[in-house]
Amino acid sequence: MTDSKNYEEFLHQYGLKNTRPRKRVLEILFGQEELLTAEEIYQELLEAGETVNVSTVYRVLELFTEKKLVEKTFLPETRKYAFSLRMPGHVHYLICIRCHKKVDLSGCPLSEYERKVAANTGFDIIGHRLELYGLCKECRDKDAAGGTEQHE
Amino acid sequence: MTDSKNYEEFLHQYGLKNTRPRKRVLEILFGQEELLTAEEIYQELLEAGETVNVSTVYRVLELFTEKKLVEKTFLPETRKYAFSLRMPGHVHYLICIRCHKKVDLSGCPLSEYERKVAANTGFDIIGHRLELYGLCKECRDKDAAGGTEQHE
DNA sequence: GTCGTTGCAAACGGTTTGCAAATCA
DNA sequence: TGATTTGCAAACCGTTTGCAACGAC
Repeated sequence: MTDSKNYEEFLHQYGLKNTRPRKRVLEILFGQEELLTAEEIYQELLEAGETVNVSTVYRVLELFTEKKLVEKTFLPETRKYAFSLRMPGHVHYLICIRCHKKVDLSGCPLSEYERKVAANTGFDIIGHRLELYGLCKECRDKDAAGGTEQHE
Repeated sequence: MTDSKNYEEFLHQYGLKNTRPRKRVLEILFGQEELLTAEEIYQELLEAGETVNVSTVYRVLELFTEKKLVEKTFLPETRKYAFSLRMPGHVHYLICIRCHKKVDLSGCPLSEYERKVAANTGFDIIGHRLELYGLCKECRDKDAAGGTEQHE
């Protein structure tokens, strides 16, 4: 899954031409579990020695988003968009407020709720957005270590 | 609730000085059920004959947000922030994608879900954000009228 | 060869900021 | 009067766009 050929196939499956910037952006998204902003992706490309333009990165990400290949998420704290590969079933996230790690949650408790709300309000519900915020285990442990001066 | 004196009391209760811009912004927020962007609030002020500056509107809204007097919501479609009076219990919204009307939903289906997720992931869940998107009855009716060429 | 894609640089637009003048308590 | 708040204009910054050159197929 990590060699260039597979990214080409991947792009092809989504009806997209194989270009150098697209493969590289895809490569970064595959290698990263967390949300990445356009700027971060651009920086990683530069560090990898790529000569690519910011606007190209934005255009590629926009294209990927349109084709449902990636998901675009707004991060309120920094007022930026972040991107991540869109895997089937990844609809709900748990986001650590400290390290921004994103955890996928399978299963959705809202379908029944949506039905109820639709009935009560007369709305056609066409979608929802659910984010849970919290501290992941690692960050919580660091907190505990620092706060109470436990060993290390 | 509509005369100037009450806005002054309101501001005072939140520990804020009474200034003309603040009272006027508050007045607009009280008179509007829907989400308003900073720009929209600014425009309403101009139309009402106020001589106020955009940056003042932003500063007032930021202050109100800090003091939990209003709630700041990001509208993904237009990439703008919108504001509304923060009333106790208004935690979940139903938002019409067409006219941006906001409907408050009482009751939250997520507490139990949060507990389950916390147990499964090891996160401390400290909050969530839930938005349902859809078409309100009015907009849906307009759609139907336009789309199928019904009377009118 | 043709059309889509990229690089470049400039624009865009919502929001923020520095500073001096005005205003509130 | 002394601390805050406002107006103004300019900056900011993430993102978008027009256009000419480039590259995929």
